[in-house]
Amino acid sequence: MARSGTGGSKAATLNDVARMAGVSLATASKAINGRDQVAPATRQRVIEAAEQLSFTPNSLARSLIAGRTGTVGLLTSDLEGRFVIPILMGAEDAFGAGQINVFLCDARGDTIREQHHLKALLNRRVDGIIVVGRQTDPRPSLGQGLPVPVVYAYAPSDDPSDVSVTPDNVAGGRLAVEHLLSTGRRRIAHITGDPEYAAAQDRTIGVRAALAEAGLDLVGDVMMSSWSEHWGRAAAGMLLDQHPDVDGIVAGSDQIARGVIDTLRDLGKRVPEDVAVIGYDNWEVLALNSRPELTSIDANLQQLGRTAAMRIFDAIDDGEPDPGVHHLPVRLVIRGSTIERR
Amino acid sequence: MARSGTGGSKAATLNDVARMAGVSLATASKAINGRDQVAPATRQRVIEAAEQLSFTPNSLARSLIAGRTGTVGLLTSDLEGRFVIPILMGAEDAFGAGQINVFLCDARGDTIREQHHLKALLNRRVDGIIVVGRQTDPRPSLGQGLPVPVVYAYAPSDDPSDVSVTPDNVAGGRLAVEHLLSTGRRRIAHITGDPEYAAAQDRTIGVRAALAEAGLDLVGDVMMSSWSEHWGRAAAGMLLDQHPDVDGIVAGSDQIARGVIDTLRDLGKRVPEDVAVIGYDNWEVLALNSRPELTSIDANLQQLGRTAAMRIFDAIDDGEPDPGVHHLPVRLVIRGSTIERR
DNA sequence: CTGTTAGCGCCTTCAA
DNA sequence: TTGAAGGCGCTAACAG
Repeated sequence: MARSGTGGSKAATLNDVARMAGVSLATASKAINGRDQVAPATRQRVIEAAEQLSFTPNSLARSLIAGRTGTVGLLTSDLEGRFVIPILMGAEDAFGAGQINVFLCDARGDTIREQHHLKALLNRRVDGIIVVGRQTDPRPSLGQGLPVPVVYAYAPSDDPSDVSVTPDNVAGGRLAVEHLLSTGRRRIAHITGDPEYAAAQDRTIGVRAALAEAGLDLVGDVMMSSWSEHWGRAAAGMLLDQHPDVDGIVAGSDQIARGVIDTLRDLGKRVPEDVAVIGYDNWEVLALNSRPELTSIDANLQQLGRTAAMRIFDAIDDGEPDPGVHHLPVRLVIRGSTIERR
Repeated sequence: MARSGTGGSKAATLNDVARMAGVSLATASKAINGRDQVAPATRQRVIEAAEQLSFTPNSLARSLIAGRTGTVGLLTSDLEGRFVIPILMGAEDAFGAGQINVFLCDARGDTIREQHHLKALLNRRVDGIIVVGRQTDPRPSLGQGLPVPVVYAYAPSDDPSDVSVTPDNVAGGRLAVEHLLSTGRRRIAHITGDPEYAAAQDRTIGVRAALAEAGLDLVGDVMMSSWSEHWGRAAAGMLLDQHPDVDGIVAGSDQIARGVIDTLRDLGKRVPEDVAVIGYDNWEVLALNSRPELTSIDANLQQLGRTAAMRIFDAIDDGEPDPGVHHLPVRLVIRGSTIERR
């Protein structure tokens, strides 16, 4: 009786199928793989035998011959970070469509473990590797000598001869300000997260640039501290204290935006009538449950994952790397925190 | 010049190493794998040659011989769901420690795609499969005939002869009530999510049981609707309207709890002095940014992932399935929403 | 159309 | 202590 787990007899091999169908190994192979040098009747017999034995071709053997495994490694530094998940999804999706399977490796921010995983991936002869970082700050390159193409996603490599894809945070900052301007705001402030993050710096650059182009200045200084709701609340309090006439706030993250909105309500300011607030990340759990719902910048991370996958595809086939850091477009998602409901 | 991507000459094979070291293939193999029938000097020479050529043993060839690949499949129905991620992390971690690599497959809730991925995993000769669902409701079994052990995590299989691990939601409900009771609350209400979810039902059972044991009744009916902050706000409004004397609320999720707390503040109720609120999931982004921070039930999902991995390990080695649904313990995390800060 | 032969890269007897 | 030979499961030339 075939118990589930370690079920009795081993998996059927092509040899078994051939014998059962009364043909040679080679013929069975051709029949199964749809080669056209085989009589219809024979093919039919082989296929039936295969079904009978519930034959499954052994990918290992195939890969050994082909020199390609149809697998790629997804090397992440931190699965916990919520930015890597959509990227993973996008990549897995793109590869899945191309009959490629994905090895998931989480280095947990540890270089040793990363090296260890890298080695394992190479032993397994993956056809390519995507390295997904948790921040947009550049990270150390895995090096140039690797036998397979590598693409860095989200966190670009610090070596310009590597291929990297990362969201365009400067454009995101611009987009946020341009949107606020388009709703008639003129006294705009910027509250954002940890200044150690490139994301904070880049978005700020975009914010400043867009304001400058409109001939405006930021209201107060950029307020930078942490990516939390707590900071959003505190900063908004200080801001309104010093500049009660502010009419638009660009928050560096949706969490900060939530905090900002909380404080504004506490202070009796209406959003968006008195002050418009725009977040960043379009993290739906936060954005959709906010009162009012949060306008935000979406970094298209799933798309970014797909793009990384495509670049690996190309590198595997053509071998045309196109090195450098590629900044991918971001997207404005408009909700009630910047535009009044009618 | 060895360009990064599809770098020049192919990877070195054991044959190359043997030739360079001036020994036979067999001897090289023994030397590299630490077999003891080889002279120290010879071994040294082989190892040096291997390093020179940066030789990497081809896992495919090894697996072909060994009949085990040292890989497992992680078949998830929905990567987006935030519950699968910690489970993934736990499993990946446990396997990583055992030199096993993980194939990640996201079926996106589609049965066809799931079958497709399953087939691919079997072709690749994974040694085992973990199926991770996004809800705790039972899901269809993959079937009994599979040639490798399967463990279902979070969403148990509907076939009791399969092995499943899932959090103990009934115990979670109990735990929440017992905690509120221990802080002196007696008029306890329960606001939870979608009644279609087993999670909502099971937690409610636990809540009722714990109250009954204390000789108490729930204040009002269980309020079930959706897992959102919006619902938490609305429900709390209705509840306080009908039962202004309530002094403890068990929320079915942290999101609901956040909504509840929001409304309580709007109504001028102090948390936890007037009303204690406990959430569920211990989703830190929400729990830690709440005012006050949220007491919650943590389902130990990472541990659950590890457990699933362990069971696969065991099944691969021993072949002792121990079928049935195993309910894993949950954990209370106490914060400011149920206990006053001193 | 079908079968025979030679590997893919590696490990493991078994002789020498 | 070393090497030659067989085979893991499959495919891709070749002959028949």
